[in-house]
Amino acid sequence: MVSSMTKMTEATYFILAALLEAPLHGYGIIKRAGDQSAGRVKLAVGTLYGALDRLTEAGLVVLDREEVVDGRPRRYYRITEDGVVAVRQEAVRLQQAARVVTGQIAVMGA
Amino acid sequence: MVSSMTKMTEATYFILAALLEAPLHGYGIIKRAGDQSAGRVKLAVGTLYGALDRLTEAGLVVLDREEVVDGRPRRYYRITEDGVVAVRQEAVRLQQAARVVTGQIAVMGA
DNA sequence: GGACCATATATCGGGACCCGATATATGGTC
DNA sequence: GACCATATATCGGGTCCCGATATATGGTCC
Repeated sequence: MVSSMTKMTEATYFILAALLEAPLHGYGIIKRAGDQSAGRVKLAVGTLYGALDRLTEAGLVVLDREEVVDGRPRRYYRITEDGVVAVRQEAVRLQQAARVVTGQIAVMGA
Repeated sequence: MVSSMTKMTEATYFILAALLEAPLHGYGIIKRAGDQSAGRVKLAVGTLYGALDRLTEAGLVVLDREEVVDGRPRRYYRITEDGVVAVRQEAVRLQQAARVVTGQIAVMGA
């Protein structure tokens, strides 16, 4: 159980974000990431499956269930509690990074 | 003259952000990036000089001037207009990415 | 019937990039 | 003299992205 990923890549972030609402299978994650980013994020399949393996190993996602639809297998992944925490922390980091350039710093945490 | 970098790395982003106010030399960039991010970003020297070379080649920064202080050379880098545009675009992207998780989507552009 | 595309998973290899280690040099502190 | 901050530069290992490729099904189009 890897507690904290110091650095999260963009692909990893959007994969976790795509899973926040409900478990999805690989192809569904790619499409949802594209939708959520207004088409800006296009996850390559090579990126996705490698990242899913790493996320599973890190305990941020787990294999939810497997289905077979029309002979094609569907493997659904689910985000874990650790994954939710991680993706929210990353969202805060992204927002703070954006503010460095945007100008409204107004740090209130510490 | 590389018009648009589709993808900007975090190190690149903080280097450009550090140069927004005034030209700085390498070591100054490292310190300023650390300050601006409240100590979260620690640029390694190997990262810095490689990134500066790439940014220079891309036309986002230029060598401003060279000074010699106490026998130690100081090489100041300056952000270009293209660099300013690029880092501001990236800030918007980061903010939008953060909002995917934060929840307040409210997309207004298109 | 055949071409093509969307869906769906998986692997491989090239390339980009981060980053610690290492090297070199100066001046101040202990 | 040892050590540290300043300052630049390079090299090599490792991580990760991503296009190409492979395999398989079912629908659309001609």
